[in-house]
Amino acid sequence: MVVVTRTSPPGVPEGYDPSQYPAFAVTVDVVILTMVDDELQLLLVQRGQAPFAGMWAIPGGFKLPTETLDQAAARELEEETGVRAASLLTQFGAYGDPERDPRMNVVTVAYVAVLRDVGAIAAGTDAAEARLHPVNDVVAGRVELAFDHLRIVRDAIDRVRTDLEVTGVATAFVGSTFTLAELRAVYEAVWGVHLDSANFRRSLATNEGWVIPTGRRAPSGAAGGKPPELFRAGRAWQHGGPIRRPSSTKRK
Amino acid sequence: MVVVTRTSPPGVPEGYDPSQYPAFAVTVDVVILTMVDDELQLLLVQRGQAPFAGMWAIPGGFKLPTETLDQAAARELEEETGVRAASLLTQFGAYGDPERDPRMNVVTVAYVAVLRDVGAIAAGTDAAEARLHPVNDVVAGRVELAFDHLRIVRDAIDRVRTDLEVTGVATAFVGSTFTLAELRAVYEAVWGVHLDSANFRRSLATNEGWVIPTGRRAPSGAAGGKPPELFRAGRAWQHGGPIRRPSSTKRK
DNA sequence: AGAAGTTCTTGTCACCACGACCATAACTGT
DNA sequence: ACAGTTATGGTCGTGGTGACAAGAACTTCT
Repeated sequence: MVVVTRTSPPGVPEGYDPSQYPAFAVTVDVVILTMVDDELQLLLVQRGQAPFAGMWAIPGGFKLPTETLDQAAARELEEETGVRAASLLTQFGAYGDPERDPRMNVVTVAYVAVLRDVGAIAAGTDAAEARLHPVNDVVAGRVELAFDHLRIVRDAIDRVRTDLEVTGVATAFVGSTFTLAELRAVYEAVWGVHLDSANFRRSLATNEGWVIPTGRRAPSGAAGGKPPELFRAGRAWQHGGPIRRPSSTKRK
Repeated sequence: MVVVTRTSPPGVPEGYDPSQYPAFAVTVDVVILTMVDDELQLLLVQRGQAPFAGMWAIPGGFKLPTETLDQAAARELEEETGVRAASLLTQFGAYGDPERDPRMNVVTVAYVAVLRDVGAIAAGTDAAEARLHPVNDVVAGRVELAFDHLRIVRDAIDRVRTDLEVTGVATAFVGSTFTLAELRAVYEAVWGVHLDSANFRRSLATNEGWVIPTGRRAPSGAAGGKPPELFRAGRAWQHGGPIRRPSSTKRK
């Protein structure tokens, strides 16, 4: 760690310690994804203050010196939207380009979480409104986002996409009990692909411990059909456990 | 983004803008991994100044307001160790626990890169020394690291391990031309597994574009044996291109 | 030189996961 | 009762993979 000796920009504190250092504001921003109507949705707040007043943004705010980044993310999310997701938040990137905030030097740490149910959404005091938007509208540019939040959202979706591919943790999207059709809809929504329902069932059934049948059945949907079986998540994908093992040999 | 209104900690600038905000120092830290003698090694610098003077640490330092995080990481790495790896640095985490630096509030953004050849290592002015250490010594606690750098190193290795698993980008470790045995040694070193050389060859050969035979052969090793074929990296794993596609169906 | 040892390379075989697709079961509304 | 819809189970062929055997090419030892 090297001490930077340069002429301080206006506002940098003096005599804070033996060292001079450039001062930054540190913020956290949170991307909340959820499934509504078989579509991937994104939680946004409408900014009430300049800059970018009136535009949509992902919830977030300043980190306090007394809290961790994880705590700051959970706190800001709840303050601005009323949504609680502390244990599900995953840090996935930091953004610190010099011009990303027109006011000052801001470095932000971004979090993402996928929720089966966001619960009640309540806009905070500084936000004009808070609600879900389809991610397709956002990434297609039909909803203009403040700051570099579009880039952050894109990165978040990329992260979720590959996470799903590797660990297979899709149960985070659905409820505590779910049908295979619901689970399949998650995969199809996240990376726009059609999966064969029969093969999907088989691939989960062969891998022991992914989903556990409850024995109960859900009522048929509006269009009828055989009542689907209800499952709950197995312990195979509790928290970052490796699923696919690399190919290996035994001897030598 | 919400404006935090609280009594400023000592040293927070006043009148910088309409808003008050907590001031942080932002640093970047870089984990450099390389293979030496079929062993995974880690680039460390010995701290010349308090705190943690004399202890080993991963290279890093303060971000400047005029540069991006990526630029800061590349600059600090070269300043402290003489190693250049700008295009290979990958951001993988941010650390901001309140007590992680005893002097002040510091949030650090961590980068990792895997190099086939670190080149000449030259300790910077503030570092007493800079050299490679076997990662096994570090994670086993035989080399004491400053700050929370042990945690950062552990996370970096985890990241590389899974990256290798998903994208298969192992050519970053080896030279521009390499034998399959060298490439296989990378996999075996990163996640401690024995791979069958015949199957390893086949899995690379069937996947078009991973490795390209040069037609030339390397000289035999010290123990003799048939001279191995020389390969160079294919374009399949240039920069984050997806390798494994999820299973899908065509119709409906 | 010949033998022995080492490494690289090609080949074979069995198995299993997977995509594609069909058939049947179970339920809805008309 | 009947058509429409969804869930579930089964079959078949293909391809990737682990295990292993055998040959090719080179070095070192005797």
